[in-house]
Amino acid sequence: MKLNTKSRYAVMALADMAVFSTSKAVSLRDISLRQGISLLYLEQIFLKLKKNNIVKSIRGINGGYILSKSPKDIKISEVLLALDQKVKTIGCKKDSKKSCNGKSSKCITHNFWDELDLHINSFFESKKLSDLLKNKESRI
Amino acid sequence: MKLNTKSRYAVMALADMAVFSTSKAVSLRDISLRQGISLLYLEQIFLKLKKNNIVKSIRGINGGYILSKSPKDIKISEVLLALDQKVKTIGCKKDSKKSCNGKSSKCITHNFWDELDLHINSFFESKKLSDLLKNKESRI
DNA sequence: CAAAACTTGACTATTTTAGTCGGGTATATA
DNA sequence: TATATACCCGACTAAAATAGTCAAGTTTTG
Ligand code: FES
Ligand code: FES
Repeated sequence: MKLNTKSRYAVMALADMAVFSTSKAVSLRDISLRQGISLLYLEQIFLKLKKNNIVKSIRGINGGYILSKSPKDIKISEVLLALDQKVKTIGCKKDSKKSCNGKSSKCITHNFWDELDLHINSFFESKKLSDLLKNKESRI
Repeated sequence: MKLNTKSRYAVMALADMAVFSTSKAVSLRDISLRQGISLLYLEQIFLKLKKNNIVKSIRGINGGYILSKSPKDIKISEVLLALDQKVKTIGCKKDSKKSCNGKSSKCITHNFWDELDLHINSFFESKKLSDLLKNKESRI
């Protein structure tokens, strides 16, 4: 029951950007150094973030990435979606008629996992990148 | 972001038992047939459920397993715990001083994952085996 | 005693994960 | 205009986790 490292690093890198600079481009090299994430891995991650319009890139010397939107408008769910990190605790294919064990009707636990997925997804929907920045004290 | 099949099958098998018989022993063979789960795999799963006192075994012919408690007293969190399925979306070791990226202090996202873990675990804490049995209609 | 059913540890093929590598392209600035 | 910096992108791979299987039992009832 884990998120993959790509998703975790994506969130971490975006949080780093939000803390460090919302206006100037931030280079992956800097993020890599500050957060201790492999530069090569970050490149892979940011490619997806860019495709999903969460960041914009600026090429060339002094280039880097900037957030496409304000941190308070970036939902964590968007970020996870960009990394293909689906929350799918359910065993069966969502659309298919087949159940998770090959039978023809939905299994006895199907609705439960569905409910769980909803519960988790609503958490990610409700959280914004900006929520990560305010620390303990700001949470009432 | 998935549970492993062992956990899913464990919940499914227990739900099957709860539906089918709360008094008489249910053989794994029957569960296997009804739910379409490999018998050999079920054996492995029930060993753990037994060790964690969620089911009791009755050996010999006509033997099988019975639930140790009433379905409304079996929390899903117990079941997952029995299968070593921890909800740990966090990257670092919970107790260690090291952060997920090898730095000495907690990373910028640590509290967020912590909150997520709590959110998911409280779901599993709140749900009982009996909750799986009542279908759609019973949920207001 | 024989068959049904639980007990247990070890073993393995497959899949997923967590990256790395190589070879680009664009652009600011000296 | 050379060059260094930084993004771009697909392909590749070692290692770990997963999902099961297998073998060889033991216990109990009919
Ligand atoms: S989880 Fe959908 S049929 Fe079992
Ligand atoms: S998740 Fe705990 S330090 Fe990063």
